[in-house]
Amino acid sequence: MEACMMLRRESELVAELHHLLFPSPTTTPSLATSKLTGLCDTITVGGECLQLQPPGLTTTTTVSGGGRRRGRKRVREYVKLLQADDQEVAADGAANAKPLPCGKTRRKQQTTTSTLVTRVPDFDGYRWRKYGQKQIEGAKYPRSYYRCTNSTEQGCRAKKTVQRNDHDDDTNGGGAAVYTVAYISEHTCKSIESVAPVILETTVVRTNQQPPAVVAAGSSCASSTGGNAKSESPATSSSDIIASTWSSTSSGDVRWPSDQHGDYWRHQLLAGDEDSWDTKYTPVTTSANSGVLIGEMDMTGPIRSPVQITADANWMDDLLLNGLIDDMFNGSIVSQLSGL
DNA sequence: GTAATTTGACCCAT
DNA sequence: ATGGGTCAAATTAC
Repeated sequence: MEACMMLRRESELVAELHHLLFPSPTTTPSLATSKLTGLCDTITVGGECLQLQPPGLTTTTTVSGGGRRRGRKRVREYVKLLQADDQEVAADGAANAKPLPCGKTRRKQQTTTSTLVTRVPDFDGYRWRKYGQKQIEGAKYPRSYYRCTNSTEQGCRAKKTVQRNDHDDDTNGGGAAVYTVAYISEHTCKSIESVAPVILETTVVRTNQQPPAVVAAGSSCASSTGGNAKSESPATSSSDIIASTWSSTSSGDVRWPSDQHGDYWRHQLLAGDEDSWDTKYTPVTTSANSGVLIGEMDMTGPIRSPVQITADANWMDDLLLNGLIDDMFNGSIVSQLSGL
């Protein structure tokens, strides 16, 4: 009975993670708030900071109201690329305005920024092209900038930044790096391939060693000044981790980051009741990594998503409908794949 | 040959 | 002046 409840809890979390990473265009702030309860510390919508308790996973979704300020050159490029947004972008350029406090005065051209902390920074199912890397002041490791590979062909606006956290788990003996991934804007592209992935492992760790990270309203609101990467700082300071590893249902179509194998972690349910559930990372091996556990992902290579999925990414719903999630959590799929 | 990555320079906001 | 984000030529990988 308890195990059943825990499995259901994890299914809910996976679904919520999916909603977080691939929000539907029709998602309303109120819906997002309700869907993410228990996942996020805070949600900033239109400049208002909502505190959610208790914090489960360190995932902060920010819907900024002001849009990102751009220079005249960038504005012109966007007029070309994003004809649908020409009026809003032109307004941006014409305004050339000073920053708006908490995005309270500008509401057009909303950008959605989702930040999560993960051990597997490339599990989101999209292909990304790296276009820059920057050493951030105070950060131990450089931040990498990626845009969707469909940005040129289809004008997809999705971007993400990946930065290895300073406080990685070296002290825990695991040696697994932890990355902060900030997703900026939503995908407007349509992925060519649509292979539904099978989730090998989905692990959620909630550490109890420190009180729930309370993100100051001021710092969260600051992200609304433009939805820039600075908004990820609250999540970076947390110890909560989301880690997921994806694979594909069709053998041979699995795309791992070049020269990398990713991390595999077998989830173990440790707690009894639904409110105090917890999981534990345990390294596992699969056919994908030939029995060699790579403790740390090489971030110098290209970031590619393990699988190609459609932009609307309804595969999770399919998985839920087909009961594959339960199989996944029972380890049957992992066992099957491991035996291949 | 094509695609992706690297990396110094540049732009812009603060 | 400084820091973050992006560009684009050069380089590398497939």
